[in-house]
Amino acid sequence: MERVNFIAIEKKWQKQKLFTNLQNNKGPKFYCLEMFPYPSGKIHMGHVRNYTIGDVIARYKYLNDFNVLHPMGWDAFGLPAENASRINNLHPKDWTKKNIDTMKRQLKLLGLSINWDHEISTCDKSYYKHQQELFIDFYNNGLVSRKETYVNWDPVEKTVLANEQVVNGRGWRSNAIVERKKLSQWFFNISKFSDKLLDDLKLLNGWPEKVKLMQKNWIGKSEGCEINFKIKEKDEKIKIFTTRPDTIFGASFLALSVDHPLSKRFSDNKEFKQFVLECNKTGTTEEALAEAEKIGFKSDIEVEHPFIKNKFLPVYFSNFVLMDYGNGAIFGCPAHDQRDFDFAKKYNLEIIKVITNEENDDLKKSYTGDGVMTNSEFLNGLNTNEAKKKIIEIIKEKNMGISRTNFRLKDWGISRQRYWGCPIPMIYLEDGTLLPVEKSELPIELPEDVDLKSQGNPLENHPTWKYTKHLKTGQKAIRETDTLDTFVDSSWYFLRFCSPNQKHVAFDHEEVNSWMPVDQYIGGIEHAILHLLYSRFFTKALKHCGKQIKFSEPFENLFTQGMVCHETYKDQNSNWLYPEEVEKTDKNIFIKKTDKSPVFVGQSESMSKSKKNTVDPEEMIKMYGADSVRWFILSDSPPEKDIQWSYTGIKSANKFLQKIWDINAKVASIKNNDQVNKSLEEKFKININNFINRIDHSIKNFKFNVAVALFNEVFRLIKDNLDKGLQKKVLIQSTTNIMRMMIPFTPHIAYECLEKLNFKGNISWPKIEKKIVLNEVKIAVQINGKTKTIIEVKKDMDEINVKKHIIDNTKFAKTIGSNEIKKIIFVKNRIINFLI
RNA sequence: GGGCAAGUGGCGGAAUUGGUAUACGCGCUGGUCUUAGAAACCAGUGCCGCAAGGCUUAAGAGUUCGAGUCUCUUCUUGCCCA
Repeated sequence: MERVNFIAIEKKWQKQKLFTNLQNNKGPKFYCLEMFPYPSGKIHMGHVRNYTIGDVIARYKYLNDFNVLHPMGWDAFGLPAENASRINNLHPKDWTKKNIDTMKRQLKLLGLSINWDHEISTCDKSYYKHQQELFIDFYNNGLVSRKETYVNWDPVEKTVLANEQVVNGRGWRSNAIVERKKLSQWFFNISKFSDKLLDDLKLLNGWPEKVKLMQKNWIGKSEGCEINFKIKEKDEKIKIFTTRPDTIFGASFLALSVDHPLSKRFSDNKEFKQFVLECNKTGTTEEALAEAEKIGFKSDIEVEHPFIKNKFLPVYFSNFVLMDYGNGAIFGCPAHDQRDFDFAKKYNLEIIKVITNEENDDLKKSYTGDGVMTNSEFLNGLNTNEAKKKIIEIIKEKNMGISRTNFRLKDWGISRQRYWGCPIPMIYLEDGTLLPVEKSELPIELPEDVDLKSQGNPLENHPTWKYTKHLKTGQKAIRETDTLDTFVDSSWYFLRFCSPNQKHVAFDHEEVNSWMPVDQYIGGIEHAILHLLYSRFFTKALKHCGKQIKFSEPFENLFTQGMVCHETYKDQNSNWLYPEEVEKTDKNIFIKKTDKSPVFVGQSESMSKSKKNTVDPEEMIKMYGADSVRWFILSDSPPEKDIQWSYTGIKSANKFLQKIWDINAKVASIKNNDQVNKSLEEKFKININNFINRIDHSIKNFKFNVAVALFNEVFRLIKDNLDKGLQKKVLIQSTTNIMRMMIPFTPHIAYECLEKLNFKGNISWPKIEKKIVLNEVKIAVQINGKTKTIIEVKKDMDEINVKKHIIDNTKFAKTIGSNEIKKIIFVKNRIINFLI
């Protein structure tokens, strides 16, 4: 038996055009896109899974005569490059370039059908030049603003942290307690599109419901109203926003954000100042706000209750109301909101129940559900929804406020005080005027000589970079030293892929309109909200700026794949160990290879460098070949679920490929048969046809693990029929058909096998014929719905004949005994059910 | 606390959508070949039972001739939002 030389076969086929370009310029277009990687060093198994799934789709479509665009690029800006540069003394640019080279080489080893002519890298000035242009377009069209907001401030690093860089309220690197700090930041006005982003989710029929729901919750549309509360004995009003106007009769206080305009009155108050400092210690995330203790500062202001004469409510400043939600002011109804309840308990405020229900008779916590109104004068007896409608009507009628929609979605903060990102193309003149740079000056390039070792913003600290002149007037000016959030880079890369070498514009309209939208987008569920929402926003924003694009959603179909998991190992000193540092004894106990000490086996978790539970794809390719790795990663679990890396699994994948190689060789060298077994041959042909049908169906539905199981079965069928007297041409044709279907999964060995079978002509997908029912079918015989036996009868036999056939079956007659048959339920070619 | 998923052998998981539950793979057991091991190949493998047979899709009820699949209740796990 010949051992397959996987490496040689893979090398040979990776030189072919089929491994770098699936564009045939004839059939209907198909844009297959996987989320592009961050060049962190080497590829990991998560990449292998993502890109293998994409490759199956791309090749499947290509073999079905589609004109397939399957590009790849690099999400190459970002903080890790700066961190690595500090450790290795390597410039972020060089570090990134090195990683890209490595990962590109590794991706090629996998035999992916990527068209590298379309490669882009977001850190190339040829890419970010256009991004700066788009920024200016957005700016000129009112989609960019500069606002003061709170940021997570690391007092040790003296820098702004992203939410995910705050771990348990501390800076991820410095471990210092993160503070809230007000800074002027750049924003994209994504909230202008809140309604559109919500409504257009309806268009996304090819997206998982789960992802759409997550986006819907994130946008968080809530209907409510504004109510004006008159300040006691003054002609001033405080405007609040609420989604629960129905609970107005349960109001017992007003809570204002410390940034509310009214706070200025207390700017000289020492206690208030102390209180503001206290509030700023709380982080800015919703979670942090929810978990923080609710604290308040009681002002000397009181307001009139709008519907109850001579009732006055105290006004507090508090830490759980934010200026950017509603109007930075709410009314508190402790009986029906948990935060208000906590607050009322702490400050001994009135708790008035206005919705009846059994659960909160004792008022131990708030009740936030629906119910029937009580203690609410003219609202009494109405249910929550009716009460809401009625109170809003009355508020409008009496000019006390207006109905209003509020969104949870906030504008997108895009400023980063970092070096390794796209510079924001804005300048400040000496008189403070803010201007975009002239497009002719683009790109605004990053300086190469930069000090990354000091604290603070590297561009700000650069001795000369920020000093410039206004092109038109020659006035002195200072550059913006913030760079763009890397999510901006990934919000339009799929457009750039359509015309990656365009020098003058970000993208060629014709190319973009012919390839977009992406027909199949594939990536991790972790991007369900931000990246996908930002990309959707960009598409709409570009249209808003007058770009001639004909689609309003970028991704027609979305598939989110699961993670690759592996057990975790720790030694006696609680240090993480790599799988290759661990071995299993004959007694199935895990020990450390070096000193044979015991190893603690932890849960299987998503592969991550920090827990060392990783497997290096390149090592696996070297040992088993790329096809084996691809085959395993597709085989064990459905692609949307997590998969366990398994060493026995990869071995069995390798064994399977060796097996089909042997079967293929036998088919190729088979001698023609004089005595043909016609009936067996007919049955074989029908079976093969049905496998082709089912495999095609599985691939279409992303059930690659099922397709793998079917391939296992169908090759066994071929093997079992090698010496049964079938015609050579039938065996060759069947094997050829099945082998063509292997191409998307294991392209190298599949093409090699086809070559060995002397398969010439256009390699395309086999024709899908309807499933054919064999001449002999197995039907289940049931008594009272329980299956008793299975019989084989001629196809399409009718009820009477099936019954007759069964009566001849002694075993059955015995089972049925002397009971009377009351009724027979018969489904042709499937079941017969006797009711006795 | 709210919302959404999902619970099938020792394990990963199938079930063409209400019609033969446990496909396929791993593991395990036995065998062949080897001085031995590894590899490879062959056979067996849901549970109880010597067998006939009975029981099984988290638990319980319901609809149906027939339920892993549909409905309700409960429990458990995961994800998202708080």
